Amino acid sequence: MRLSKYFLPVLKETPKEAEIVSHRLMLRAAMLKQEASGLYAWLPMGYRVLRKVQAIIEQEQDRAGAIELLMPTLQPADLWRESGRYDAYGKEMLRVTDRHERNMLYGPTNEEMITSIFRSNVKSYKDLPLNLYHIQWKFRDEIRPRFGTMRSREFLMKDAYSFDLDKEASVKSYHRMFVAYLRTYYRMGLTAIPMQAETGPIGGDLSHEFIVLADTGESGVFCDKALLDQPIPPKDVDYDGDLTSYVNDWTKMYAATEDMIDMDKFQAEVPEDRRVEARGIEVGQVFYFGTKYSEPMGATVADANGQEVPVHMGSYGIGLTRLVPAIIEASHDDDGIIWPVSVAPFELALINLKTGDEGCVAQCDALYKQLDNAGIEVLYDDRDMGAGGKFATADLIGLPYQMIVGPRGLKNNEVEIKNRKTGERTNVSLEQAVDFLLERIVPERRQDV
RNA sequence: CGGAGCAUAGCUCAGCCUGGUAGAGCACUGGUUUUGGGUACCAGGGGUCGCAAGUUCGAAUCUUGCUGCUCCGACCA
Repeated sequence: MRLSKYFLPVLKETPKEAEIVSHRLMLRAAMLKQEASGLYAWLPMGYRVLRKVQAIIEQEQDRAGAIELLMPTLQPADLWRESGRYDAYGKEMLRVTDRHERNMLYGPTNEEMITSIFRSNVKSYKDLPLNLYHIQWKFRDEIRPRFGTMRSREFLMKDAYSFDLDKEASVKSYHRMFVAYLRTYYRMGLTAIPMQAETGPIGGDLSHEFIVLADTGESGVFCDKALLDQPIPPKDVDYDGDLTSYVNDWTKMYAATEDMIDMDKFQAEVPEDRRVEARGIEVGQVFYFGTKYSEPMGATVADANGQEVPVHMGSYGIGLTRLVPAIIEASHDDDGIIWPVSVAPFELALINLKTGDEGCVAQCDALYKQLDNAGIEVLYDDRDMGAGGKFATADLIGLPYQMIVGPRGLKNNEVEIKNRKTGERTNVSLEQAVDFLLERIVPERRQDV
């Protein structure tokens, strides 16, 4: 993509509404525009990141055996009356009336609807286990939205729902999602720690929150330092097999948020030098809630004896529009964002330092073509402006690598390649430049881990 | 929802106290500069001062109401 033809209205100064660093950087890097409190337009740069995050989630969900579908944003109130949540949910639920005076709502979540889809189509235990998920916009009319898309009213969420014959099978489904989540966050360059969670209004008795450690996190967390170095289940993990050992490895050590912390237990179980007290951002939550919805809503299957039994369910959420700022909170510096390659809007900034120089332009154009052919996602800064502004833009938007091309280097047949994260600069010959980048970028995509 | 604050150009802000023809920097347009970490200069365009009433000869400025946004608290993916 040529920057001169792209839409990237970066801001030199920080809009005053933005408080935390991810919100400031998302506005400055032209990822977002606020339309109202808690409502945001995703500008091209931000949308590219959102879609990359979505693609990783879909890949890992699919691998774990979940099947993607898409449910509507608006739902009929009657469905929610069946579960009793139409009245139980407070003003957080946005209620609307259609032209026929029917009560509708903008979905804050989809347990009821998925249950209705399940019950009208699945009748036999032979069709279980089943895990259906979708990635759809939700709305919760928060009293106080804040921190940009970290806590917005409209948000994009992946929610998966598992259906099983009994609790034992449902726990296996829970484990599949648990493992898929570990892999999902890892692929985005994050370390997310599962912590025992309250089950909240959704209900149930088995639940974990996945927390990303970040200085600017919204809640305090306590955990065993050893969790930070736990190995991630590999790409070829057998989702049909027993995943208990992976889950145990990740849950046997103490980890809790400030709402759930038992200080005495924390101090008893974790040696002093391994105690981590930090801030964290919740980026996902998994629940087992049994027959809470299947029973009142009549989602039953025939078991092996021909008896109608309510199915055991779990739900598994990941907030995509929260994950994007969470990644920024975990990865930035004073100059801007530092994207992990796997979610970067582009992998490389190709910077032409001298747009007035014919030789330099020709060389940049040629490199752009070569890089594109090599499958590297390039944002080519071909704008007619000073070098300082280009460097500042590249650092701000945080593409993982920069290829800096100017007459000075070209005299020696060289370009400079800068690693955004480490700041390391390397002069590389024109002939080797593409290979140099491929060697670094390809493994960092984390597509084969 | 309780408490606090803000609203003037695309962005950051000054002007308001003490009413008198609306400003700066950045951004934008045209030109000079060809600049390796937001280069310098010249010339321009752009705002019914959030909305509505009131006070006044006269309101960005004073008064009242409304709306929007932000922060702290309670709540939350």
